[in-house]
Amino acid sequence: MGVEKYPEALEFILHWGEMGTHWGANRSVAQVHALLFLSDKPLDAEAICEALDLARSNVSNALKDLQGYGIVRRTHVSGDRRDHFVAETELWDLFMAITAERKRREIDPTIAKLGELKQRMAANKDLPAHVRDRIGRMHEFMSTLTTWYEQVRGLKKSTLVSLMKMGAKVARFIPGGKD
Amino acid sequence: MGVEKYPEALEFILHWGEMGTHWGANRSVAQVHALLFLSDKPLDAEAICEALDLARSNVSNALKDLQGYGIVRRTHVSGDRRDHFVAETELWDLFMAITAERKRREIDPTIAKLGELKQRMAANKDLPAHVRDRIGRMHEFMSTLTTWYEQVRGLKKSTLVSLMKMGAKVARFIPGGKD
DNA sequence: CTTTAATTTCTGTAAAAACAGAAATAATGA
DNA sequence: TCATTATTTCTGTTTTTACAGAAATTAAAG
Repeated sequence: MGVEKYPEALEFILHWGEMGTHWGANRSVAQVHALLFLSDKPLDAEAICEALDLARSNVSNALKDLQGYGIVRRTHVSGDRRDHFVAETELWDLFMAITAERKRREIDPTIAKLGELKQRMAANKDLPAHVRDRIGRMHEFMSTLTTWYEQVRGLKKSTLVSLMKMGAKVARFIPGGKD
Repeated sequence: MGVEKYPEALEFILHWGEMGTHWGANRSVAQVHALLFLSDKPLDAEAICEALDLARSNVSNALKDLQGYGIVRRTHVSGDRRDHFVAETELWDLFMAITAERKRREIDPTIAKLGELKQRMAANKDLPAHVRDRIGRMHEFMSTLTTWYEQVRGLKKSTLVSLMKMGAKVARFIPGGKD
């Protein structure tokens, strides 16, 4: 029996599906993820179709998407020639994978474009200074943020967890940062 | 003359509009924001319509949206009875306003739902343990993250900037976190 | 190599979102 | 208060995205 038969599990799946549309995925992708996340065993595509009442092709695309995010992976079940799928259940890894992929899709292209515009603006003499300034500062700001992100992301999980637990207390280490 | 006449400014606006669709806004909203961001003077709705070739109603809704995010505000230009609008240009404040609003729209409802499910699952005895576990842990995880966010968000800007500049060096303050 | 099953890609349809224009409301000034 | 102008809300259309079903491809087993 699939987890989707339990009311709370189903409600989780449906909620996840709705929120998914606000998270840059579509309903089907998010529902498939939720189902796999709650399942304690690998599921094949056909089982997912039946559990969620989705077309086979739709599930196929959703699985491809989720694998693109790195939060679902194919696995093999012995004695079964079909592909099976499992979701990342370690929440920290899930979070890291999602942020990394969203940065790649949603931030990196903009930084690249702003860098390009900066180049071209340097040559264009009749461009108002404030336009050059604002685009330039936006580029710097986003670059700084992502540099910080890349650095922090490289820390080991236990360090990050400790930092999180400290919360605002990290400010103690900054001169004049005691608030 | 409006900034949208400069090729680099226009390209910025168009790019911002496209990316906006990946950032939870629609093209019009993001374009209006980009235009105001680059403008050095308040613009009225009609001027925005002409600059971006959008319908008046569309601009009206975009402005409402942007004010909802807290990144655009109405302002008054003396001798003109029309509303005028300006965008937040301080990038740090812009970033903070956007993250706060996205959290409110995209995270808080899910935490609330997970909390509710947790309650109900406690009573439901035939629910598989791993389902209860995973939903429960997801709730904890998201709560922990947002608590951390709320705390750090409360620090003053200068402290946050210092922390950002430190990057991975914050790990120095964590026992055994020197990587 | 051939047959069969599994998976993906393609194409048309359905659903959702964005948008324009019109109508209604609200605000300002005479 | 009335007339005028600005703004928002509503309604229908267009565009985009999601999705189902069919066709094509790929992979496995005999």
